[in-house]
Amino acid sequence: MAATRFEELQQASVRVFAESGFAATGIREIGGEAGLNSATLYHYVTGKEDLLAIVMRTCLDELQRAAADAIVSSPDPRVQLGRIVAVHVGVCAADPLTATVTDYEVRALSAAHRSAVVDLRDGYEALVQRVIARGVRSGQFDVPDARLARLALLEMCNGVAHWYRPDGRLSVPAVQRGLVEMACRLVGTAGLTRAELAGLPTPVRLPCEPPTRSVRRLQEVPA
Amino acid sequence: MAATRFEELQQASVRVFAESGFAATGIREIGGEAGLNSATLYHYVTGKEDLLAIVMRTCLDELQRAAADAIVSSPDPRVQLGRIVAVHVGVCAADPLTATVTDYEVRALSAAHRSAVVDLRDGYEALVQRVIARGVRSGQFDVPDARLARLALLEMCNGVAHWYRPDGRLSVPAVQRGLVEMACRLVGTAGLTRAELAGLPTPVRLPCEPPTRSVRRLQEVPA
Amino acid sequence: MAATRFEELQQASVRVFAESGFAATGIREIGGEAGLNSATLYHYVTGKEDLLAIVMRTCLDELQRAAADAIVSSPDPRVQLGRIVAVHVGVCAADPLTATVTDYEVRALSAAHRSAVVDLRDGYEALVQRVIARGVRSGQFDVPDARLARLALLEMCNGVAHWYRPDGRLSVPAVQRGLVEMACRLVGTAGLTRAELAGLPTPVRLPCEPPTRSVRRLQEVPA
Amino acid sequence: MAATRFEELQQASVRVFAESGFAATGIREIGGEAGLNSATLYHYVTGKEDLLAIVMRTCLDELQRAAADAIVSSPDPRVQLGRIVAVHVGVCAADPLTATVTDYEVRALSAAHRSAVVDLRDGYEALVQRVIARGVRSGQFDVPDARLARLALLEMCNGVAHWYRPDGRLSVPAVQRGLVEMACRLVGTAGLTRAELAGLPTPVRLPCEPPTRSVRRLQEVPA
DNA sequence: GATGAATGAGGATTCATTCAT
DNA sequence: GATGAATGAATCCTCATTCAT
Repeated sequence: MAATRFEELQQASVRVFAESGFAATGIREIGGEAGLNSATLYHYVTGKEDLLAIVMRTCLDELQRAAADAIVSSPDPRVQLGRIVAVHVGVCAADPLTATVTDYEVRALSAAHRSAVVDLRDGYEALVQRVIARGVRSGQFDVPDARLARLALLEMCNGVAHWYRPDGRLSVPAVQRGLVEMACRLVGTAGLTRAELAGLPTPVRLPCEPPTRSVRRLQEVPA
Repeated sequence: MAATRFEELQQASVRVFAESGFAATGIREIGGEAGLNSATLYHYVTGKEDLLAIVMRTCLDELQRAAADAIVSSPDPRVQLGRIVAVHVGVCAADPLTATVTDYEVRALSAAHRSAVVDLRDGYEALVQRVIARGVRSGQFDVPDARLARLALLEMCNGVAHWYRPDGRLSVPAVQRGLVEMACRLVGTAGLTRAELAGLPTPVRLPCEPPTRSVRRLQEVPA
Repeated sequence: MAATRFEELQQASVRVFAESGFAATGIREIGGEAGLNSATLYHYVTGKEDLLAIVMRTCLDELQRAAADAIVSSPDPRVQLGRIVAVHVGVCAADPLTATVTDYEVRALSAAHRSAVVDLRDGYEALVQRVIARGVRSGQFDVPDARLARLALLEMCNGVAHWYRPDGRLSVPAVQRGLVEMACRLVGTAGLTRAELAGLPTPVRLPCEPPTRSVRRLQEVPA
Repeated sequence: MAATRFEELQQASVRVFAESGFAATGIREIGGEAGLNSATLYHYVTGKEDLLAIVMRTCLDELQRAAADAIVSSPDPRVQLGRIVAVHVGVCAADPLTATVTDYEVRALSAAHRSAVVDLRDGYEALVQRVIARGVRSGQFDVPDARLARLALLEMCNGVAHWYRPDGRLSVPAVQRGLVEMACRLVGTAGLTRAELAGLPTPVRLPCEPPTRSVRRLQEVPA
């Protein structure tokens, strides 16, 4: 339950990368956030970029894995799309900082790491595209342009990571339900019933996602 | 018609900021892209951040101005929302690099510049929020959660800047129409007629938006 | 006559490399020795290794060029060997620090630079080997083992750089004459007459060789 | 017969120091070469420099001891010089890596260690100088300059360490005989007879000298 | 306007060494 | 004996910025 040193380091890096961006973040800030001397950091990781690559891989792997899992229960494109959206939003809401970093920092990766990450992301996008295409072919979906729909839909889902805060007004399930509904409207199909969404696992907090810092911390008394 | 030296500089900076991010971009790269020595650059601008601030101000001013203009012709929330989306998408599609930089690099600004930019952005978002609220009150819109709808809607619109390329498959008006339709579905209202969208000016290419580098360039014959 | 900034930098680097070795010398020490901020150094040179490569190239080029020049006047292996030794010793005595660095620091070069330098050095050694072989074939030289003779001879010549100091007991020509005589003895042939050594240019001080710092400096009064 | 752990460590350090130089070699590389964790190394030695000092002391002690032993059998300067050369070459050929490190890395030592090493080396050189001087005085030697002769002679002998490889073309005794002959020529005296060289012990491989890595290793069968 | 030269501050990373286990 | 973790100091190098020309 307690995070290992290595996980704490990942969480620290996600925190600072999400706040300031990869390029603007110094190795010393990462270390500081993790309570580690900047040199010690190199015992756990080969360099700054390694940290970023680990985080992005973790996030994209989870997204792909969870999405694949979510669509085995039904072949219906409407149900599949809704469940994919729920999963995607779940990851973005349960791991908003990780997802933000994953979304923003692809360009910071060196060629070698980048291509691996881009492949993962492209694979996921292709999956969504295929589901939409099947919905269109079956007549269940009604969209002006299938590609445009996919782009809009994914931006909407990714966007969750940019504004969702775990200690905010809405719970993760509430956001998931809201976005599933809107996604269905986007492609001109009926929203999912509670039963159709059933069985989706609660979105996991990834090991690299820093725990929400309780606001009360600020009220604690210093020495 | 030809861009001034100062505009070329802004365009160069937008190009490199969009590609590599503000923090990862050196002053020399900006200069190089603009055909200027890095020292010369300081004749036009007070520093690297100044360049960023100018770009962001230009973009947000245009967005707010154009959105305000777009809604004077009709008090109907449905029409207003559709026209705002058309304007927003227009800016993102006509100036994708500028809009991307504006969206991504707020955190790169120093406190002084940042608050000005954040105020502009918040003002715009509040405008959208009010239109949605009025549509809900009037019964024209049907949304599960008004704030959630605004967040999703704006992410969808902003997202256009991330993927739209002027030399791509879709024209700017096509993307505008597509997103207006999807936005209306999102808030559960009917799409706009051609007449209701009429009178919107063609989105301008901002002076800081670099011209699309024609692919034909590659085929031009060297000496 | 005055050394350019770039030459001063080379001289500074030769001075410190000769004293402490390439790996043990910091970029700041080089800069300090040249009266330059360590960052300024990068206006003249791409990096620390570049400085070393320039020095080594200069030295080996000069050695090869001067040796080739020295042997065109006579086809006699005895005369050729004597003149090569004179040239080699001349370079080592006129540029002792440069020659020392060139001799010691091959291993500090990266693969790319190293192979170029090794090729130059091997070419020179092959030239010497051929002259010896011709002397043996003609019966003028009498050596137990031709390769062994070359190795011993070249070590003896290179060694001059290790101990010769321009402000020492012996003049450059005196050292040249002494080593030519010993080299001839080594290969069992008669020493060269003054006429046979005539026409050799005075060894040049290479642009990278730092001028001898007058010993009197040490006696100057500090504050 | 098997080397102790401590000796293996010395050998490892000699191997890497000879290859990359003291300053360019990390403590971890030494450890790696010896199969030891870098921290474990500190159980055997007080630090990196200690390792270097031990090696140099070992080498210079052996050289001085063996040279002193070699000249007790005859007071004749010609015989003494020849036997000293044989001993010196023997050390350089039997322990080429150790001798190379000893020759190159004096400058890497801190003041305390350095003066001890320099004293040893100076003592040895003075011994050689005295023998030459006696040969000159007795009329057996004929040299243009006694100091120059010593310098050339010692460079030639030290040089053996730079090029001799135990698995090469020549045996240690062959190199010894060759260099003794050349040394005698250098000082203008007759070479030594077999009898005059008799009684010299076979040069020892010092405990710090790494064994030649058998080429056969490459042919060993993997699993 | 334009630029080559210059620099202090800071970048990521490696270093030899220590120490608790 | 042995080692993983830890660190302060130092490494080379790049940065945005200034200024004399």
